[in-house]
Amino acid sequence: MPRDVFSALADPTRRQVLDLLSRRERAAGELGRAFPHISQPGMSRHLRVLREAGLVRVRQVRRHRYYSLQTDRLAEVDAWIAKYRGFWATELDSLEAYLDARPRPRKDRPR
Amino acid sequence: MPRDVFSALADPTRRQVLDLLSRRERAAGELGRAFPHISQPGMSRHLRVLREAGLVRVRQVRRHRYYSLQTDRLAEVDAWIAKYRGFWATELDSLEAYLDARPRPRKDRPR
DNA sequence: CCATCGCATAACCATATTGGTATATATTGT
DNA sequence: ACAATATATACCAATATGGTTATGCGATGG
Repeated sequence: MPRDVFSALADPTRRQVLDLLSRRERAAGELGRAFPHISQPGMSRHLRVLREAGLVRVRQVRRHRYYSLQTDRLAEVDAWIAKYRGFWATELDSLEAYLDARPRPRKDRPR
Repeated sequence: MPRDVFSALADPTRRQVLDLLSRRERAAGELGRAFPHISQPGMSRHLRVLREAGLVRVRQVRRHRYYSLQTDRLAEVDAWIAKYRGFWATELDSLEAYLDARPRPRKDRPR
């Protein structure tokens, strides 16, 4: 079933897995060995979450399952963040000037 | 205590709150009324998570607590995603060509 | 002062998530 | 056919999360 991409990224281990995959594809066991404090089934389930979120693909070759990055969904996250990029790009960290420059939408009445 | 920014972003309601704040600062109650299906304490706790993640600031004016965006941490998330931006930017969605151009990691022997 | 507003916290509950051990399944080597 | 390899699933305990109601508390208005 489809998973929320943001939730999938909420786990630091899963983000690190994606970091590894960003360099090259890797077999499940190879990924598991990169995180010695996590058991094999533990890693397998992290990979499942990433699969269900559409963040990775699997390709079976002989006995191995090679995971690789699927970037479409990451692009969605990037699109979400893009809305905010202007804030720090323009050094407008205090926000105040930006807000004051707007036409004051008048948000007093609830609906 | 410090919160993980990615976990804070994992909740859709909290992302919508940030979307609202990206336009202008808002009082807590104003934010609450924007989500009629969530109780006042519910929203208050979402705001706490956002505070602890450093994603918002609060400014108290008379009886109201005005929340506004704090973009530093979002910039961190953006920096993380930036590493992947090249993937979809270069139309290399299938990844295969990219991987095949590499020297075959030969991952048969465990260690 | 006292009531009320605006919001946070506390206490509680249901569900989700994460991690572990044990086990299943599929593929390959002998 | 059998053992070994590679990975996934089942099951369970511990904790985290998100929501609700009840309550606390500072600030304000009468």
